Amino acid sequence: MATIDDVAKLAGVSKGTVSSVFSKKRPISQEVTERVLSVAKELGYFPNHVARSLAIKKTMIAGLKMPLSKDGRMSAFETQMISGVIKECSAHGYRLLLDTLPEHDDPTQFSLDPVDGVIMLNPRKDDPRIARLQQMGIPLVLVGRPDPLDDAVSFVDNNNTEAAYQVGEYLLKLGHRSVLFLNASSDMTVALDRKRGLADAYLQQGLVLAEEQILHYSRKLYASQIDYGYRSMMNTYGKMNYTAVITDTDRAAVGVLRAAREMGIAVPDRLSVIALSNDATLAQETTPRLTSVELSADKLGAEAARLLVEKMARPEVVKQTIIDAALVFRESCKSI
Amino acid sequence: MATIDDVAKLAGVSKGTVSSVFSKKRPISQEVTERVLSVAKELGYFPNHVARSLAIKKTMIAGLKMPLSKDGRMSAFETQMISGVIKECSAHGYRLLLDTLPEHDDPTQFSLDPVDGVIMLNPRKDDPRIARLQQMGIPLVLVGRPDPLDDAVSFVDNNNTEAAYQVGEYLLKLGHRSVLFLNASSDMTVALDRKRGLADAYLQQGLVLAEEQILHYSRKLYASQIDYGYRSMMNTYGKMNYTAVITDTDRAAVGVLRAAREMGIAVPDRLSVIALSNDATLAQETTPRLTSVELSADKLGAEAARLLVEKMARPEVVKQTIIDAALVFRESCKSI
DNA sequence: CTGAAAGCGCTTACAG
DNA sequence: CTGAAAGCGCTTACAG
Repeated sequence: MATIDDVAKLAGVSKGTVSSVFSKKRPISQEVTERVLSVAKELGYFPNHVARSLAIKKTMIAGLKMPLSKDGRMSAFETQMISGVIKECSAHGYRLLLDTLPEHDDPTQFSLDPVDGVIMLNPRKDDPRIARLQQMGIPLVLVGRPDPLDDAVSFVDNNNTEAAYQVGEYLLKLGHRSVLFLNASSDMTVALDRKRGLADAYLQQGLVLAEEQILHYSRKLYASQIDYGYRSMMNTYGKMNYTAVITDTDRAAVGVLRAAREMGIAVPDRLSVIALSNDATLAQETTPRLTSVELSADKLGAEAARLLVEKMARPEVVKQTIIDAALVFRESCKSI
Repeated sequence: MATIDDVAKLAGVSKGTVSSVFSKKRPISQEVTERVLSVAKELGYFPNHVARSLAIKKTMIAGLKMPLSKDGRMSAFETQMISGVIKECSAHGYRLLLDTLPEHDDPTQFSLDPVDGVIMLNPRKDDPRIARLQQMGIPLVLVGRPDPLDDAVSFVDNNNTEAAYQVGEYLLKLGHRSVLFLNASSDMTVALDRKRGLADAYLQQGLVLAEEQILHYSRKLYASQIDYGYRSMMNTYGKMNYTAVITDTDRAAVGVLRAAREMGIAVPDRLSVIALSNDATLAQETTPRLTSVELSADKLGAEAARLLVEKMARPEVVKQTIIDAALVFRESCKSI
């Protein structure tokens, strides 16, 4: 590859001049501009982004740290969150560095990445990466809240507890007392939040949530979310006692609906189904259409990116944003 | 941020030594290593990835060029392809730079990106970016074939024409003559390929495919793929004459199934439905389960990444890979 | 095992 | 409007 030196030499100018022709940071006469451009074209010269980044200490790249699960596949949540992040970054002229590489524990392997800021998905408890990024002085926004809470770090999160509370309150109002809750994987903080919210709704009515009717997703046990819903229904209906089922994703609800159809259980007449939704287009298109709480991952992603762009401009600001999710009433729930 | 110089000075060694402690490229005595590491920790030093990349001319980053549609959302295809690319890149220690920024036509804006290779989705006809990347000497793999074909460029593609041919052949064998084809958006080369394959199957039997029964997806007209399937059925059933419908995605098929249910049309007894599938988990979980051709976008992405990794090691090799998709028989088709 | 110095390809005050 | 030179933070022969 030709470098700025080659161009400067052949065009008979200094490299400062060539630099200015490309960056337009200072005016260059039309004659010289044309000469430089034509030499550049002849030589197949393109400015080297890495060299430029080193000189100006800016890459116009945002980093997204997102650990990949063991099987290497992305979940629907991750997928949609990325979609939201990209859309927003792109609108602000940033590109996105997707970093799914596992962390080493070798302190020698950390490096100051080629990014101007970082979005980090699902930080772990006492996540050491948070302190490290702050030490490096890299603007950071979390998706999901830090544990323990820390008002020096910006994040966006859903109101998971509140959303689950609303679901519980609604089902109780409809007269349901016994529910099957197909919760998220038990190692996720959202699973805890949701369980807590639901339990709170019960307590509010002086009732207590039956813990044994809460199931947890597991990648080992189920082939997919749909499978999780389908087989959980098949395995428990008739054995356990419930008049409503709450699912953690729309896809699990699709599985539940299918199982119900196959067993001849009318929804919502004999069974109510309600989803914590991450895919609004799917929830609207099942039969019957799903009553759900819409937690859109892409909104989380877009908002995180917005905060990050702001923080890259003004590193000192901290914002902690809770994205509200509210119940959307459709046709899959009924009072008993 | 502390630099390598700061560490070298405070530890009383040269920067070459500090460099070696972190890169492990030459042996450093245990004593010196410990001293350097402790000073680095004290100063909060982390090697600068950009500076390192400039020196070694390598970033360990793969680029993915993928134009974003007007509304900024990613399609299911894009989403899944990314998933495949990430999985494979990650397995080889590469990170992924997602580049959705639109192209300028200002020649001054092109730059030699901070990547070791590029995967480009859906190249346009006579795409100027291809020549430019080759000129820069950056390893390139296309997803979708170049137009015109060029045996100097590596790509992966589905056998779209063949897949559509198989669908046509199968439906004709079942006795269907008149079909509704919910094709992809008309500006995509896959839409042409698929139409051609289907038409070929008809010709093979001395029949001719009714062009007016081919519909095209449009982002303007439909809110989603499911909506596309649903409304197309609703608008045409009874008016047009067909005994089978072919959809371009699983989601469109979900919409078709829903419309059929609402209109009381039994599938597959009165209507056969077959999908060109990009989401196998969904196709298996509808009622009835969808007969489909499985074109998995994630396989395309993973294979593209595999080719790129190979090409970054040996830039001179060119591979053009067609990923076969074959019919999977489930329960949504029947002979008449 | 370690150091001094040149080099990677840009940008940017400073001077004219 | 343009040039000469120092600087961005690393790596890597070369020499010892």
